[in-house]
Amino acid sequence: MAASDSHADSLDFGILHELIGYRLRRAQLVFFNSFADACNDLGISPGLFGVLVLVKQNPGRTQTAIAQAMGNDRSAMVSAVDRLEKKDLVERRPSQNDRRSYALYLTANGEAFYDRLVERVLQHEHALEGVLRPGEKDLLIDILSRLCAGSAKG
Amino acid sequence: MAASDSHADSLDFGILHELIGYRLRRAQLVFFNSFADACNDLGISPGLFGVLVLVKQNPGRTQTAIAQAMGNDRSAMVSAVDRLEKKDLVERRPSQNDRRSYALYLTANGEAFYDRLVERVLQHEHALEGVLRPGEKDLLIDILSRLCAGSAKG
DNA sequence: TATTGTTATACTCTATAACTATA
DNA sequence: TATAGTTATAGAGTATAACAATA
Repeated sequence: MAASDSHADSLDFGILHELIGYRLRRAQLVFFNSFADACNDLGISPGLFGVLVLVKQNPGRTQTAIAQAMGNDRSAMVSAVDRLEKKDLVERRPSQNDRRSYALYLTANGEAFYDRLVERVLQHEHALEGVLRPGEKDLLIDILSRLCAGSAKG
Repeated sequence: MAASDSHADSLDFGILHELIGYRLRRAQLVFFNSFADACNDLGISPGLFGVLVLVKQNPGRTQTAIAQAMGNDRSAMVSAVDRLEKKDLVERRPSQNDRRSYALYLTANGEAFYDRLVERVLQHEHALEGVLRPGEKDLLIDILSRLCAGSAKG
């Protein structure tokens, strides 16, 4: 390759590198791809993992409640729960009070799977924490949570 | 609403709230939606903004070079540049050395538009920085850039 | 042989609107 | 009337594979 190749050297990112939005996007993409590498064989995406955790921690809630907690539309929950049901991880039980809705629970298989999955996710998380200095993780999470809370979304 | 409504109280997020990956995803979503609110009338998404900045800072580069800098496949650049060309912001000029490729430049209109756009984006950025304490922005960007650099992607 | 731009294609994620059965 | 789950649909965003022109 000659030095005159227009794609050989790195580009000037200008303002991009000083924008939180851009840095967030890149970092989130890194985490997303890394999560996929870590959990693809289990068939679990970050979104499905979120559903599993919320159902595990809040058994008996409706699809709509889970969707709201995740910040998604309830229509997006249908295929998510479908997939988790097909994998025998989550179960739709008829709600007792309200015959319109389902109560979501982990299956017995889902409970066991959950432990293995969390272990895998924590491994993945720790691997990426390697570049952080002591105390920076808590600070990072604190900052990110403030950025989320600061949005006038409701 | 009765206190027994299963969707009335907030859910337990368990491990999610301590996972950098989850916090990144939520924060990035907040920024994305906020960016859209700020720039929708200009017809510019975060992705298109990235292309504009890179072309502005690196005039004459090829689509492939821009795509690589953004971490995207070059096929994704086609419709992006198409849209920017339709808006008279970016121009494909035949490359002098290599007749396979185009050299990308901002149009005269694109240059003027760019200044207005950057002003808007900085406004949006400053609004979201409101929840940060002095020095936290630089630290946040430093941490995020380390998280990106730490990924074995190449 | 390898690369650029392109097209076709597909897959994920997500949102909206409308339907049904309930409430 | 309003709500829960569902369906159909559509729009981004992104990726792969293959092609023509060119290197």
